[in-house]
Amino acid sequence: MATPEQTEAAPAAANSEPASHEARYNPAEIEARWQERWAAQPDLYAAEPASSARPKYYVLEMLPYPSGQLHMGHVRNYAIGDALARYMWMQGHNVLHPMGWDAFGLPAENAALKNNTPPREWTLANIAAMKRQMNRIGLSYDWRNEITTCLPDYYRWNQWFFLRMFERGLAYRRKSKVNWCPQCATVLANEQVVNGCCWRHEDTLVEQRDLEQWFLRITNYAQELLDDLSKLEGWPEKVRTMQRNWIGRSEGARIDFELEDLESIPEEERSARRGGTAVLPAREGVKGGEVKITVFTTRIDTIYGATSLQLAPEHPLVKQMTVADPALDASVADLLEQQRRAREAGDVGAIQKHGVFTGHYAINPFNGERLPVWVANYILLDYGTGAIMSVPAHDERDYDFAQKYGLEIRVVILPRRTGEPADSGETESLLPFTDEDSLLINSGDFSTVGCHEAQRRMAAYAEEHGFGKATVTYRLKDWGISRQRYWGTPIPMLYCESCGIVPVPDSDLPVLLPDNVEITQQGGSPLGRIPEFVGAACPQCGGKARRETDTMDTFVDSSWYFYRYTDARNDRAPFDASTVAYWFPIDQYIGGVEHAILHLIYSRFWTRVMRDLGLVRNDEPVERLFTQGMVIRNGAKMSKSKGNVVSPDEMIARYGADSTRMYSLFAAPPDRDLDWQEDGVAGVSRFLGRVCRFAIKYAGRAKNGRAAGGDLSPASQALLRKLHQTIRKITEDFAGRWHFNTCIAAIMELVNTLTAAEPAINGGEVPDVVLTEILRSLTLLLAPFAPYLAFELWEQIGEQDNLLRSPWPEFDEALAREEQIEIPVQINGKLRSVIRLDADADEDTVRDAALADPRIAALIECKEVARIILVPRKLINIVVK
RNA sequence: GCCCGGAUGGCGAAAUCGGCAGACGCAGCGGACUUAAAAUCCGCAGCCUCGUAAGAGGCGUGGGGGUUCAAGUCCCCCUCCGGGCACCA
Repeated sequence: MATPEQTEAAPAAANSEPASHEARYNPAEIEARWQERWAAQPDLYAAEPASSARPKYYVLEMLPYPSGQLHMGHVRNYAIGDALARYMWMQGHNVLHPMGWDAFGLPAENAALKNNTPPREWTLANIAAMKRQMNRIGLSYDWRNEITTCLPDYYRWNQWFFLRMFERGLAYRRKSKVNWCPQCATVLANEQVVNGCCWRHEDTLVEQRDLEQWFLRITNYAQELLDDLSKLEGWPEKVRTMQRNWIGRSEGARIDFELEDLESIPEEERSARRGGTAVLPAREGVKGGEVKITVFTTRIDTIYGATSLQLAPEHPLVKQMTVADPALDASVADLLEQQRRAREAGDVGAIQKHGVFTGHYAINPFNGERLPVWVANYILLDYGTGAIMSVPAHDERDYDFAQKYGLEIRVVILPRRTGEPADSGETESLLPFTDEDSLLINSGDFSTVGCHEAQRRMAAYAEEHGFGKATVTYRLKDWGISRQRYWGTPIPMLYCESCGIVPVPDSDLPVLLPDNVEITQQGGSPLGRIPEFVGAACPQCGGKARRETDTMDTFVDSSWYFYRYTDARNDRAPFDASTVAYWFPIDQYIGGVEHAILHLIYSRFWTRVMRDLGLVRNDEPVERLFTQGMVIRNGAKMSKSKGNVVSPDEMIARYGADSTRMYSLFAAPPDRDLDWQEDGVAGVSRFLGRVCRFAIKYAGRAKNGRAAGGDLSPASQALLRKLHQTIRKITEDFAGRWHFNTCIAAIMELVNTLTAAEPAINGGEVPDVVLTEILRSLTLLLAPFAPYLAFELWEQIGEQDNLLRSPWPEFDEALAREEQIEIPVQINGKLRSVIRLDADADEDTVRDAALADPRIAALIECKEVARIILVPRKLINIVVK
């Protein structure tokens, strides 16, 4: 059971006798003392200037939203980053390890509504509380460069960047369909829509609205963002794949289909035109009209198999058609209504395909055939051209649709087999057949050509004849950043009655976010209700102008914050270019995988914009990215609704910060999900207690300084061997796979070895110089994981220097080597005995020893030895018949 | 549907290059210390069978097959769990 008294009662006992070797490990007392001392040294974790002789290392954890409470996911994230930062300092690097606050955003407005606290006040109070928690955990942040994105000295640079983008045409305004979350009462970017719902309100369906919005032209960089993914070798493959899919490049072609000129259709054909299920043959005299439908396809090679065109319901041409045709108008309205209802029912994935024939036909430019034009709900307006050619035989979706409405299905490609196309009857069972390793049939001059070659030749043919072109399309859309909210960066734009859209001049920055805003639940931008804010003079003509009242998406703040960390108090520029050039790119970025596309793709975009503005030299912001696993409990992610939340404060009060953070590293490898078990924290705490008691017990003998050499007793050799094996293991892990769980296990093994050797240590078999090396190294090894205890022991064993700047112990390969090793002996692959030999024994010696082993000898007696497999230093396997 | 992870004792996990499966820790059991408890320390501990015992043998890394002297690890098929994408033409 919980024993809160333990932490209160214990300090007194420890204070009375702090150095007693029987003293109980008392984290509350040790940690309180060191916190006070660290607080008195504001430069303790300060990065050195670019002139530093040490090589630079920039380690960064994703900045938190200041909700007011750290959760275990934060603790884990920061424990990983902090261990690395401390290790890198000890490895002699100049480490930049900053922290800040992603402080704009909707929760502050919600809190304002609920508690009647102004967003600014609420946010700053939360920041103070969380900063206190971070310091309590003992994280090594350089607070001199702290940033708070909701303060003008930060967000003015958002505005400054926005103006630079506007000047270059990278920021633009247009009316468009946008995602609208009714809960947030604001617009969302595509990246913030999850399964048709809001990313913050999983049960709230996103609506489509037409609004004037500011966009950033991220699509200008689509190809570069895609190409450079292959260079990000320090990123998890998973994240790169997610970004690749998000950018969604596809190669294909645009083709124009002319709508048939109704005037030119001969009288006798009119009756055959109902239904729209059949393709009408090419016919002399039928002409294309003025109106064209442009489709995008990746499979131009199947164009002879097209049997209809399909338009998105929101396609502009559909509107033109419905104006003249009330019956069609009703059908399309019905289509949209069905769509809306299906989404409301929540089953977005299971929406059925529906469509309506428009009564029009369009001419296939390759063969003059006339294809019925339909409207279908499975066509997306904002991908490609919002229109497709439907090839039921060779596309799954078109096949479903054609089956449902009885449209023609025409086979125009067949598997490549003996070189000759197979019989078409045999292929029908394969439909829809989409394999591109195939040959064309029934495709005019292109018949018998392979698909890939046909794609090239047909696109070239289309371009030659002026009705099409090879094209690349991306799924990535421009980034809509306007939000109809109060708590964000004001967009620095003005609307002048005579000059139109006018940017705020740099000299007028920042456009301050006013404080006196009443937060209400009514829609529209809150800033629009403050006349003093809205009213302004036009900087160009001096006339009356109106301020933009939308604010920026908060992902703008986090797209470049890590640059500001290098020079956060700069009031003339977002940062100093040469300082950034020194620190960038970030050597190691650590955070949750949930930001794989949103934050991390925006950041890559922003860095390229800054590069093109001449502000930075790096193409990528982040060299290596690490995504840690979630903290779960009882098989589910910690959340209030599941009632399985463990508060860091409670853990720290009960077991101390060292135990809490060390457990978060010990319970699982950092990239895997971690199952929180409180008993495990208690176990780590017990272990730290053993370390503490052991070190303090022998601290007196460790004050004799350092020395080495001389003949070592077997006991000393054994202890040093274990020590150097541990140093090797942990050093290699920091450089490689970061399995801190096994690093901590290795330290536990070392301590187990040490306590088991106490009789030898006390019996004079281990000289003080050896004991000194052991205690020093043990403390250094512990420092990245349990800094409070490490600082305490460092002082107890008489060291004067700053532990964080003391060199990481070097491992000595000769000391780490085992002199004797155990070799398992197998017979037919089954373990039968183990022999002990000198580590450098040659093969014959090993073989002879194995065969001479009494157990082995007995087992192979009367049997024929067929083969002996000997793996040096590993194993010997005797194969008998 | 497609793409990634993952599945190992009662539990969290380890085994880094195909070579002693279960390191380290939790929970458990036995013992020491104590008037007693807490704390601490020592020992046992994958499962099954045989044996009073020391010990011996068998089975065992989600399931089935394969490669190999040897497979948690490699190959093929399947099940379950977690995550991402999902009418992207």
